[in-house]
Amino acid sequence: MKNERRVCGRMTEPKIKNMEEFAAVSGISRPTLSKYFNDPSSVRRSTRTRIESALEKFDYQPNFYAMNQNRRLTKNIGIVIPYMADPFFAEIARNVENLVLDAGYRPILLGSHGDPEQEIENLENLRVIKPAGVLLAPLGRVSDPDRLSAFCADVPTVLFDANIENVGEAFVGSDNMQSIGLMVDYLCETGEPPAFFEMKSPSNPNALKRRSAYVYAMERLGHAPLLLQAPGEGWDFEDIGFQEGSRVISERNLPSDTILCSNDRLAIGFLSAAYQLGLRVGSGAESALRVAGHDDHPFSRYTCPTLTTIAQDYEAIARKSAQTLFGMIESNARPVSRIETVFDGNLVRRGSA
Amino acid sequence: MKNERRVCGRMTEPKIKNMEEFAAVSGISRPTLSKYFNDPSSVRRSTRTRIESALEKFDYQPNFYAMNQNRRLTKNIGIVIPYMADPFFAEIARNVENLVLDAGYRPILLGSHGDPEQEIENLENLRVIKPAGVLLAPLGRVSDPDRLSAFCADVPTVLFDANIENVGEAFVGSDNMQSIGLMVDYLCETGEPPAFFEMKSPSNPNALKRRSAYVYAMERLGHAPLLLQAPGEGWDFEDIGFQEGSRVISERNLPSDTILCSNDRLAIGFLSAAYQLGLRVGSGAESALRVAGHDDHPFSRYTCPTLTTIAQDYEAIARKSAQTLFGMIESNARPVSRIETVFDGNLVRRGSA
DNA sequence: ATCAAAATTTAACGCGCGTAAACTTAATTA
DNA sequence: TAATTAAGTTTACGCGCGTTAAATTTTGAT
Repeated sequence: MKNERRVCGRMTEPKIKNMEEFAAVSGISRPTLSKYFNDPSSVRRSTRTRIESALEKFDYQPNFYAMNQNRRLTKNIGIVIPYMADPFFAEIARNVENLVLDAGYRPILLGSHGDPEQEIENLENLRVIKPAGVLLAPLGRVSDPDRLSAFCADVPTVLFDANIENVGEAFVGSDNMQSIGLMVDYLCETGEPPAFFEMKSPSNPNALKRRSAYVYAMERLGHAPLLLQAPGEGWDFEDIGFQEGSRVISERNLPSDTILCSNDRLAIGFLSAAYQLGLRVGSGAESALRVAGHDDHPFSRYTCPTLTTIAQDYEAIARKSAQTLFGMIESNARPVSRIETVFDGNLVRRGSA
Repeated sequence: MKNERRVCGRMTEPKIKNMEEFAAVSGISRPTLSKYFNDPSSVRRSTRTRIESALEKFDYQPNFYAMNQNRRLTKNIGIVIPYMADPFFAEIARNVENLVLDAGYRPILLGSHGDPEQEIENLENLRVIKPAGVLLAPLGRVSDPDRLSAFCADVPTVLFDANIENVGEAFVGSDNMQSIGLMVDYLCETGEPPAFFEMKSPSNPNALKRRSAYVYAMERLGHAPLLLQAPGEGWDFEDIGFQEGSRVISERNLPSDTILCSNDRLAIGFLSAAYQLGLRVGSGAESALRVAGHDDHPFSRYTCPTLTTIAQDYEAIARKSAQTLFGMIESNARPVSRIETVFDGNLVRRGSA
């Protein structure tokens, strides 16, 4: 059976092949139609109505490829996130995607699977489709800053979530100093000062910021910082948290009865370890350990116990990143200096601390 | 500051504008180059070498839009999954994506966010870019079968994960009858026969298959099936599992001390409820309840206790779906009849049952 | 060396739309 | 109502590549 694609559409109103034909049947000239498809608001209201009613009658849509071939700038916007299988990034990507769509652009979502080469490849793939701009949540420390910079020199790019010095025209993220400070304050007010549980060599720049923020907050309150650093590389944070958690708990090597994890995924692994070793976690008197996280990961409300954490303002970050990019695109100008915007996090009190 | 994109590339070897110019500098005629870029193996080995060494010297890549404009079929393959923020789908999508890439196609990943309209919109967006084929994991019961069919009539499509009767040229998924049978056997051998915990009106067709499989397996073993059906719609499975779990546990309404959940995400919510209500879950004698899931969700190894479940063969499903689609594309033929392939699941024994 | 098959080159056309210039029509303002 | 401006039409060209047909070269087997 040959692959004869059935032509869909009624015989009475045959499918319109190209803009020329649509111009004929709609009674609008092709250049005007071209303007309309490029930006519907650029034509007079009355002609817009005429076009749109013709559109309803004749179902035609311009050829995507021919359309973009000769345009200086397409309406495509690339969205690159470090890890698609991490619900945190999936969620923030969804927010960004919707904003891009609402602004009349076409989002193209790519995940880097934790691999810096994949990240570069994603950007190179984007280059091919000549995007109007890119929203990039970089891998971080492992990213190739030179190649990232080279890309950003060619395509207007806004970084979000993780910052890399001097890469991109702007950065939007969370204020780790504020959020970690908030959490340390809370933990100190309600119990023993926390130790900080993190990866020894974290790939995410936020992790480093959170470490300093923790140290700063502890010293501000007159406590000695206690760092608990797990070995391990990569993006399998739960496993790293689990392994190191198991070790320190079974060796009775906990520097404090309160553990502040650098992120929720580490905390999820840590909590799992505590459970398996029979260590009761929670804020109550009957518990031996308190655990807190950071990010308000979608799963943090189902851990045992539920995880006290910091909720990042997904929505604000997504909105600000997108708006910054749209501004650059529409004004066809780059900011004079690199703009960094950070939003406050909110404390989410749950069972674990 | 005007948006003057810096031209990257050395002055000594100026950037090649188009295939014509590349033909000039490489000493290969344009039609041959065109053939090469369409399929590198379609030119003689010696000329291929010449082209590729020229490519290293001159960095040129054909204009994506001009390239696809006049091709009957692009090298794009759409991948549509129901929910990007579900790590299960993110993982399977990653597998599929890599296979598509390795086969020399260009994957375009779209998530439907659990919304049937978004699903249709994704397909319509794909239509615009004239994909060679589509790999579709449909939402299921809520999907619009007519519009899905209409799309599949125009574009070669392979369904995976969730089956919809007569939609697409083929289906690849898991054998729920086998996997649920396996789990029921295991649970009955090691303890009390399980009750089946599911959503009252699940949107996923696998859920219905699993229900029947459970009933069949129980009757085969001479037990009366026990269905525990949670109200609720949508994709917030953990919450649904948690709510109903909380209810039946606190009302002491458990029909059995063994609960087989229709999927891991329900189980995750259920386990969280059990923990919060102080009900000890596990296979040991000291536990009051056993819980099992299905899918081997990435988080199922960090639940408390760790979740006994069925691992679907991600990799086999991805490979078979992709190969089936590639076969159709390359032979330019559709299968005479719709092919359905299912793979066995494997029991993953962990702490919860 | 001979010759047919296979691969490449040359030349030329078309795809569907962006875009620019010159002109005409419609809407706005005085 | 005339003058002005904004919007639309006509005409025409170009983009970069797919594709075809005929002419030519290369290849590999005889």
